[in-house]
Amino acid sequence: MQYKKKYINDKILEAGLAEYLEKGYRQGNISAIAQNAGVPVGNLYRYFDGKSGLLDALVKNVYTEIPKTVERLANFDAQNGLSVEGAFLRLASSLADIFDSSGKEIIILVDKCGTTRYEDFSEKTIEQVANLVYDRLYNDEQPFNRLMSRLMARAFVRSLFDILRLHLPRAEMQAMVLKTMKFYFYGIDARK
Amino acid sequence: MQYKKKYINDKILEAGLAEYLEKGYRQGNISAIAQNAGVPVGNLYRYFDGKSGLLDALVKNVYTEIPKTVERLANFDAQNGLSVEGAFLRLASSLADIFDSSGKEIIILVDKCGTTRYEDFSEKTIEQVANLVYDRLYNDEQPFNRLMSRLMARAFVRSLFDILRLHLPRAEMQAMVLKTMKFYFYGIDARK
Amino acid sequence: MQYKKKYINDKILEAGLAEYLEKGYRQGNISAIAQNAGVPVGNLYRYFDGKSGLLDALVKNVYTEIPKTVERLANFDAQNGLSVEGAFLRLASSLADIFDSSGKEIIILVDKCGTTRYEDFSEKTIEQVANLVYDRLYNDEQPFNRLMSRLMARAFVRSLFDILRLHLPRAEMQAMVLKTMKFYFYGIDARK
Amino acid sequence: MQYKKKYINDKILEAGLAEYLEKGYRQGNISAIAQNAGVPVGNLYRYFDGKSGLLDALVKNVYTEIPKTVERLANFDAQNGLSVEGAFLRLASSLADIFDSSGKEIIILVDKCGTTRYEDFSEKTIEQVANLVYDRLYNDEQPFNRLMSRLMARAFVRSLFDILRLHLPRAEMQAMVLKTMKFYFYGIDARK
DNA sequence: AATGAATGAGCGTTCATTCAT
DNA sequence: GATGAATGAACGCTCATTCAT
Repeated sequence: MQYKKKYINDKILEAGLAEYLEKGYRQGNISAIAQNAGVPVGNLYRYFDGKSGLLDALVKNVYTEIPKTVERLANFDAQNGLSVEGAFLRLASSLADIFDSSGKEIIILVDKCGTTRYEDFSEKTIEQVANLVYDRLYNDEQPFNRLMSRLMARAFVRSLFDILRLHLPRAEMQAMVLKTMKFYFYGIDARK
Repeated sequence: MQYKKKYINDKILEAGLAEYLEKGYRQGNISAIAQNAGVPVGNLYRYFDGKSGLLDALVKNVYTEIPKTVERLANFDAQNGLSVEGAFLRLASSLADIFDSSGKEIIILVDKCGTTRYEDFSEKTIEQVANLVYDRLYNDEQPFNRLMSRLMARAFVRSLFDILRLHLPRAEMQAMVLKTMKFYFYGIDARK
Repeated sequence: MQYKKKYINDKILEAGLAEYLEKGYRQGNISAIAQNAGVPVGNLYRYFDGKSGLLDALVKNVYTEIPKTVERLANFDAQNGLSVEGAFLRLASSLADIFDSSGKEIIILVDKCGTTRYEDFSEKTIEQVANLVYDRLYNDEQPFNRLMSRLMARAFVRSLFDILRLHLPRAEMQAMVLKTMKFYFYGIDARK
Repeated sequence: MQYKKKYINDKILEAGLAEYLEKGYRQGNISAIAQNAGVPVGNLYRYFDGKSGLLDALVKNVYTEIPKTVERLANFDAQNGLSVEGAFLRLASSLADIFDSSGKEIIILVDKCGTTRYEDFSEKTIEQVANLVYDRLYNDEQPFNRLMSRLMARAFVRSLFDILRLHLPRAEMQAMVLKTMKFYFYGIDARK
């Protein structure tokens, strides 16, 4: 582990990202990844712990950080007395940042980790957002609202992933995120 | 004389459904399916045309029927002067029927047919619903509304598939479908 | 074995002959034979002892009879003081008879029994003819002539099999056989 | 560093040659070849492109070179004013060379490539030789002579393959080839 | 006796991982 | 440390033969 070279590490990660994005984790081919990275297979195993280890390296951080980030964003809005408008704007910007830097990893998590330990990512995220929605909008112990929150959260989160899959430039992505948030949460009281 | 036995046919279909649901088509194992069906591999090939033939048998009908059904439901509502309320109720009931009878097949189509000829199912369905939404709500040639229709359709259809994945009893499923429709399409004018 | 029906027996033989001719013994497919014979596989096994038993039934008789016939033809010519011309004519006629009645079986023996117990048919026949040629033309214990006899026999017999593969009508076949015999054995003394 | 090893390549080729010679291409068993070569199956696939790729490696070169060689030999004799005797001697020597170096490959081509892309080898060779014979001996547009040329070529070429199957040492092989040529083509005018 | 479904060993091939160089 | 050859279990599928009906 002593003499690992960053540029080799990075080339493998890059090739792995591309392969898992294109083929999915299970259909992804380790030899192809090594080939595309310009690295012999054996060496790939020195840098990463095989097929699943490479997936971990690509995705683990995002998998653990996203929930924390969501939590942080939520708390920030709560603590600073931003207007709804302002809060939405800030949120959209933050999400666009995350999507811009980790979009591909998120897509892998959402769409390509079929039977891995990461397959619960979507559900966990939806659950987390559902709880946030419930706490902010209802917070009243009525089971019906709990359900509504979950429904909204699910659709909202899915829509965000859909935006991600469009591979838009950051500015357009942010605009669509904003539009989506408004679509889901504006005039929510009237629709409750 | 000896004939192909319906109960063997059904056991294979059942085992195939379970396998493809759990592992997906690509990761699904034909020997495991045969084993779980209590049938030797060779005999499975007498009943179905291999791995892909078994997928066809499970899913083809749903794949071709769903679009027709969607079309029929849309036309029915259009022709009969039902109130919006009534139309939604009827729609929710019909969808619940379909989900009840073909829910697992639809999940396979949506989530587990990654690299098969069926992989376009979600997108095609979303596109179809998007067109229906656009025709009903806007029909005005404005590109922005076209985009909105697609956005709504995508989120709406995805939400329906999400409901499907919850494995609820029919009544609850219908209630959630109704709620979802209302969430997406009630007061749409105010949100346009 | 009691109630075996001749017409079923014959249909299987016919289909087997066609299959082995077209695909060869090893590539021949028992189910296809049964299918083409209009007989269920199971029943085929009642009439014949499987794949190799059917081959036996098709070919065994020819395999054992050809050497005897060759011997008989040779002896006949020797005993009756026929002119060479007359002997050749008679021989050509007899060969044409055999080819006409058992041509397909002989082709199977020669070309399609690759790794079976019949694979020595060509060699045995050539050896037999070589001995006859030697006895008639040389009979002098000179190894060189032994070799020449074998060479001539080999080429001659092969040519006969070639004629067989042309699927000609009897008359033309007989003409070609005659031509071939003359080509190989006329003026043999001058070429010795 | 680790490279593909010539001795493994050769062991596989050797084992493949033996297997295809003994069993034929279709009945040849890739696992058996790997076993006999002392190589795991997977590694065989690193050296050759599967069952058919191994056949190609064994046989392709001979398949394409033989016609060129035949052409070359024919032209050489034509250009140099060799006596018939001299030309035959040279030809026999050349054929013995080819048989010595590629005899087994030729036998595979002739006898063991039943349903492969190489199955036309015998016929093509016979046709080529038939044309040469016709051009040299007759060249008169008479259909009968065309037929005779083909008959002679077929028998002659087959005889050569027969010699090949005897697995003789080079010297004896050359002697037999010479003898065969004389048998077929000496005093041809008297037999026309 | 007739039928065709049932059986399972065997095939060619792939590929994540290990290991010799 | 770097390299890519070596490894072999596992896959989807075939088909001669057996067996239940």
